[in-house]
Amino acid sequence: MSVRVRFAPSPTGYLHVGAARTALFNYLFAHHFDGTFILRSDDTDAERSTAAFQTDILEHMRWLGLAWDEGIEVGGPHGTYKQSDRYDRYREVAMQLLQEDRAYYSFVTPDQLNVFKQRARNAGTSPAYDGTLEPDPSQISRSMLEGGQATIRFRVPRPGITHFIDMVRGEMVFEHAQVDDFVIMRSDFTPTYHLASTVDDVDYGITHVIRGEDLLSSTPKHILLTEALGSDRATYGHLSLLMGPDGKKLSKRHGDTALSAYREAGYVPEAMNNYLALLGWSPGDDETIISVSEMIERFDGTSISRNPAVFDQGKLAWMNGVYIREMSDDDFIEVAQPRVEADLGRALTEEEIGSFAALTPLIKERTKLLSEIEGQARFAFVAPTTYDEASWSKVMETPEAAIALDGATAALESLENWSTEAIDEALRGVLEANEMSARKGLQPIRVAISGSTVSPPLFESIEILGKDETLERIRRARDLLT
RNA sequence: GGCCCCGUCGUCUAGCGGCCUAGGACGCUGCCCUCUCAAGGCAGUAGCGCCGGUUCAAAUCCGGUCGGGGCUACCA
Repeated sequence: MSVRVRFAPSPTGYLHVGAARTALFNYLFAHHFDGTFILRSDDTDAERSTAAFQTDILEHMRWLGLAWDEGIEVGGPHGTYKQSDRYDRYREVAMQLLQEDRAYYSFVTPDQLNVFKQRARNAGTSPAYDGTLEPDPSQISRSMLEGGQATIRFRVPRPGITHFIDMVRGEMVFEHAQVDDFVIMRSDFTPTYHLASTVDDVDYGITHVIRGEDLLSSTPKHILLTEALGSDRATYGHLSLLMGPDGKKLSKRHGDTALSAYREAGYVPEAMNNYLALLGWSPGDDETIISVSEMIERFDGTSISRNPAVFDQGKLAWMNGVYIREMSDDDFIEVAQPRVEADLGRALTEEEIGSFAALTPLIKERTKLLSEIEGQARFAFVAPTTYDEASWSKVMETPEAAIALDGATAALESLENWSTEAIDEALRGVLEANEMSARKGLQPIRVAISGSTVSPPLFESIEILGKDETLERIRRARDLLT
């Protein structure tokens, strides 16, 4: 039987890093076994589901490159892959379960349930609802059923035990005394997650359910339902949760969790996938940088870590830098140029495009986040109007500043061959003549042309800027010296 | 409270009874390289939560304990 896995986010929020990791693992697992990766929308929560979140999820799945073989928008043999389009099916299943007495109309009120649970808590026993608060079936009147207050609950067999082998955790045993008679249909006759998700997994022929650990305790419910439907259970695998630096479940208050935020901050999808893959999975050797295709080759569902992982932005950033440095210059320019143009508020001219190409290798290796590019490149297209304050006071308010600037002007003015090598030689000549260290003598020039003590390499930068512009910038800075 | 999961450097992890004086990566520190910043090279830093048990031998197996997390909705 071929592998069929699904990623089934509910559109009640944007795609976040934890969900993205779950999606990735499903994707890798499917591809490793030449199976099918399905994207489904578990949108049974009408209150909180929005089209905007749905769009965000699809957009960022695509951004990551996690293409799905079946599912939302791409279609397949099972309709739209949106649960909100399948309410008839869930109702049909619910009615069938009712008929078979595997489910029952429940009249317990939230208040009653609270009392029930609190009492169990006080008594130190299981708080799972076992149906004991329901009226005798003979006393259920038509008006009660039509009052719109009844939910439908699954009748969990008691006593009983559900036992399964979790892909990542091994043998799991749940006593039914710990499992609620859970609601499968709300009082408004809409299905709950447990029902819809399980029915879909059955109907879609899902073989492996790989999801977050938060659903681990719900698994007995899903297995019980599946078997009540007369179907074979899937294999389940529960991934540990992602944590914030404080060890708590990762959430907004830890900073960015939305994929969109990472995308906007200048992370590349390759780095995101690589980092996410290593959060809870190990390729087996000491490999750290690993491509998606290598992951597919090695990801067989084993070697998944059971312990929760802290999401470390620092390491992600490092990895992002690795991927950016590995980009070809052309690829880099493709993503970088639009950023630079947006920063400038105009398109680059032919000549400037040439300058930027020359600058590319210099800034590429200095970029961790794509969003840093424009700041690094700006000096090449617009002269500094202000100078970084700390930089200025550090190198311009020194006795060497004027000497260095004047020396540079003289040396560069007479320079015929405007090349990095020639500029290097000319400027070093100035240093020598004035017995200045490169550190002292070159920094004022750097600040004059870039506005800061931190910039791409000086000689290359000067070559790219051109003679006139360079001399002009040095002169302007020189005029500001007291 | 009940049930469940988890526990190796600060972080992600390798480790599946002897190969471990515990390996790699990020971070951090120092040095080298060097026109700044990066990148790179080298070196260093730091860990098996604790207590018992099994065994000739335990990070690895067992029990307990402590700590962290999840679930406990007509959310998913």
